[in-house]
This record gives sequence, structure tokens and C-alpha cells, in this order.
Amino acid sequence: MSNISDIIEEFLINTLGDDNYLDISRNDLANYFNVAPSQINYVLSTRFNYERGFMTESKRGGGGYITIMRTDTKNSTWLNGIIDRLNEDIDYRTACYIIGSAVERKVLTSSEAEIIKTALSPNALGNPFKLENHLRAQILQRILLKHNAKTKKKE
Amino acid sequence: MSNISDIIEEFLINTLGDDNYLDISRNDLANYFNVAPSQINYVLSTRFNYERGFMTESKRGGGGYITIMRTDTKNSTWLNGIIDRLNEDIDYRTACYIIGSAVERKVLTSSEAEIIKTALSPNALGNPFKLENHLRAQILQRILLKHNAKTKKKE
DNA sequence: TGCGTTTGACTTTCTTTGACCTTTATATTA
DNA sequence: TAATATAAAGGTCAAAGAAAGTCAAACGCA
Repeated sequence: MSNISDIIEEFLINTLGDDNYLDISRNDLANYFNVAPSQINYVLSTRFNYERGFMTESKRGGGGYITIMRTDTKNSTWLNGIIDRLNEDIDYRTACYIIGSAVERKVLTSSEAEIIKTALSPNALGNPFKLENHLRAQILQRILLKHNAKTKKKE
Repeated sequence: MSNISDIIEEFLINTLGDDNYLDISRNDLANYFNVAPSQINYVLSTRFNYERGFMTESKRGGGGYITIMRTDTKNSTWLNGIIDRLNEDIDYRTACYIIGSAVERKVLTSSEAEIIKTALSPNALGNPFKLENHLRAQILQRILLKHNAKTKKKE
């Protein structure tokens, strides 16, 4: 558990707080967490990307910096962007990021999000060359199982 | 008596205690019991499957883990029956019928049901011979589109 | 001998690191 | 002062590392 990327992500989210943007120094941050500077870029591109509702800008050279910004906070705009983006394929991790952001934006409830993540999980989709009916059964089975597990957890 | 799989099962059950889920590291566990890592998968698939009231999830890569969850469908004969039935393929109409019953029985809210129906619709699943990522994108796009349409109507 | 168990080789996914590149600011020099 | 060099950022990309997954062969006991 606890890979450093998740920790850095959490740190940045906390530092952001309710603000809409944040300036950081890549080197300082890398130094603070004792990682390669390019690890910061990894965190930014996987966690602070468009799908998750962020954008970044930067400047090189002396006194350089990176700015992390929340994108256009209007939900409908964001959603439309995401929907467009989905004309291309998407992996599970990114899908989860999108769904997570949708919950933060209150576009989805967390129980709806759980259902969707389940529907999209590698476990549910499995072998991509199965027939439609089979695939559907697999998905529904997975969803029902997980939903049950979830309600049990809440009790 | 006392093959290593049974011992690992017992260990996990004990560690679980009264909790409904448990995170473990496959490698650590395999190491602790001096077995091949894949033995853990064997234990999970034979002992912590849905017939026994469990399901699992996992993440690979640095900081990866396996989550074992209780599903405990035992107290719902109805749900259990459905889940068993889903070992066979199922067409869209039947799926909708099942989901409808689940709503009646208050296993699902109607908004959850809508999402699931969307995920399972012929439109979302489409051509069954596409690659997993493509299929997933299709499903999520459909879900988001529909969710969007619904909220728009409500506003 | 057959079925459940155990092992290991190979695969996939996600993270971390490092070597090399580009841009910008500042200091130096003709 | 204009041109040039140097240092100080940040960017990119591919390889290595760190998990977990799959599958089939070998094993072993009732």
C-alpha cells in the first residue's frame, strides 16, 4: 500500500484546499518527497489531468514553477468534455478517475459511482471476445455481488 | 488434513474477524507462508469466491494490493438465486426484468437501476467483438450521456 | 487414477528512476 | 549595449522495478 504518487497527490490536494490554483516548484517538491523530479510529472499527468478536472501550466528557467488549476468548474461543460473524450478508448484506471471526479462534482452519488466502476472493471468485462449476452451476464452478476457487499459494509 | 491452502484460508478468515473487508499484499502473504505467489490466487479463487460469500479486487504495480470482501448473500435467497442464474447468458429484456424486481425488493434504488440498465443496454454493449477498452468507453459514454439527459430534464 | 493442490514461467499493469533535451533568466564580455 | 555564455529551472521518454494475474504442467493422496 501507499505508493509515493498517491501520497504526493494527497499532499497537493490538501495544499490546494478550496483554492482554484496552486503554484509549486517541481524541484522543491521532488526534493521534499525524495523522488526523481520526473515523478512529479507522473503525478500531474495521471492525477491532475483533464479527466480529473485539472489543468497544469509551467515555466522553465530561473524562477520556474508549475501551476495546478481546477478547470472550468461548470459541471455540464466538464461532462461534455469527458463525453467527447470517450470517443476514444479508455482504460480502467482513467475511468475510475473520471467517476471519482463526477462524485466530487456531485454529478453522481457514490453508490452510483460504485455501480459504474463495477460495471467497467476488468473483472466484469473480462475477456473482450465473449458474446454480448455472456458479457452482460458477467457485468450484472458483478454489479449485484458488489452492491450487496456494499450495503453489508454500511450496516 | 492441513494442506497449506486450508491454512492460508484459516489465517485470512481469522485476520478478517468481524470486518467485512481486508487488504493484503499477495507477495507478503506468499512469503509469510513460503509458497508461490500464485498459490494465493488459488486460495482466493477456491475459498474466497462468491459461492462462499466473498469477492476480491486488486491493483497491480508499486503499492499494489488485494482486497477481500464479504458479500454474504446467504440471507437473501432471492439474490443468491439470481446470482447463480447469471452463470448463464442473459438477454437484455430478462436483465431489465431482474433489475425491476430488485427495485421492487428495494435491493436497488431506481436511479441505480437506470444506470445498470444503461450499462447493459444493447446500445452500450454493441458489437461484442471489440476490445475491452473500446467497449468500456462505449459503456461509460452511454452512461454519462444518459445521466446527463436525465439531469437536464429535471433542472 | 482422478481431482484438488502446488509450482513456476510468462504476462499485464502501474510506479519509479535516470539520462538527455528545451526554455528562460542572469551574468559576462566584446 | 548587444551578443554570448552559464545556470536554473521544467519536459520527455524509455527502461527498470514492483506488484498482481494467468495458465498449464507437475505433484500427491484417497
